[in-house]
Amino acid sequence: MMIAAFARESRLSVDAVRLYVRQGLLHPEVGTKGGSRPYQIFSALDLEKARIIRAGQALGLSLKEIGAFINKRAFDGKEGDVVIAFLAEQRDRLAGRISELEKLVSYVDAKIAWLRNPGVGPSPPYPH
Amino acid sequence: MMIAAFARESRLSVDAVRLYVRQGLLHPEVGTKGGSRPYQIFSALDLEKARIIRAGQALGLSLKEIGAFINKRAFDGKEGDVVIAFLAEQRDRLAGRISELEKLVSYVDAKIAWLRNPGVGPSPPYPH
DNA sequence: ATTGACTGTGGACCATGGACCACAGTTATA
DNA sequence: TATAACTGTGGTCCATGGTCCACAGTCAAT
Repeated sequence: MMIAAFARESRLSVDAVRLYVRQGLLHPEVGTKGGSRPYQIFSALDLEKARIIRAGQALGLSLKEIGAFINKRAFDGKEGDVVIAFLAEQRDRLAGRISELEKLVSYVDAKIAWLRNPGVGPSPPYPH
Repeated sequence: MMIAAFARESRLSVDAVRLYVRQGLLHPEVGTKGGSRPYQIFSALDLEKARIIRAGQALGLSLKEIGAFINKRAFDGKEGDVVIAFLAEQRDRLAGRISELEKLVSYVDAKIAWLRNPGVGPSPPYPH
């Protein structure tokens, strides 16, 4: 599919897609159409990568980091060990973030409880 | 405490602290020292806010959003209902993020398992 | 053949979240 | 009193992650 369709399906802007291509996060094929400036052809695999990109962003990774992740290419199953180690590391980072967020949720919950039950005890401290 | 001590204790840079003050995330008192450009005096409450700021950033909130959060001021316990609603909303956003991240962890785990057990079945799809 | 939609390239521009710098006033210490 | 260290202000600069625009080539439908 060409860039407009790809952007629509991945819910990215055409400009963003082009940026990702320039940054090496996506590697569309060079199609036959377009003459001197051949059109880029995106695949279903690129759609999956787009999902990864958005997930990574929600996670606070930079495009560079996401590119590193994507280009380790757990997608084709080659060079297993390196990829596995890399993924395991990312997994642990995610798990760490989750526990941070859970602390924050507990904090907000405590704050809410404290507000609902006026003036009982001190304002709950944010977990150090 | 003055800005350098505050920066040290909150593990922020002096520049970052000044930025947060300009953006309205921190509201140090105007001290008596400093003459025509009075020095800012930071409190223990500001230290707590600094922790909130860093948590919010790790979470991907913008300074503006963090400022809105901080300035709803669940900290002093005034205007309960509005604050509670606001906090509850933030709490839900956090919970949503957590579940996103959990999906991502599952995905990575599945990917790892798939890589370890070579070629068994298709590469796990990223959860739509 | 013309028109309109799509494409790539290149560049300008933007907001965010800072770092860094010069300058001048202030303070503390010696 | 001189000096170093700290302070605020105002400004520039930077990377990141885009948007937007003009331009020209290409394609598809009429």
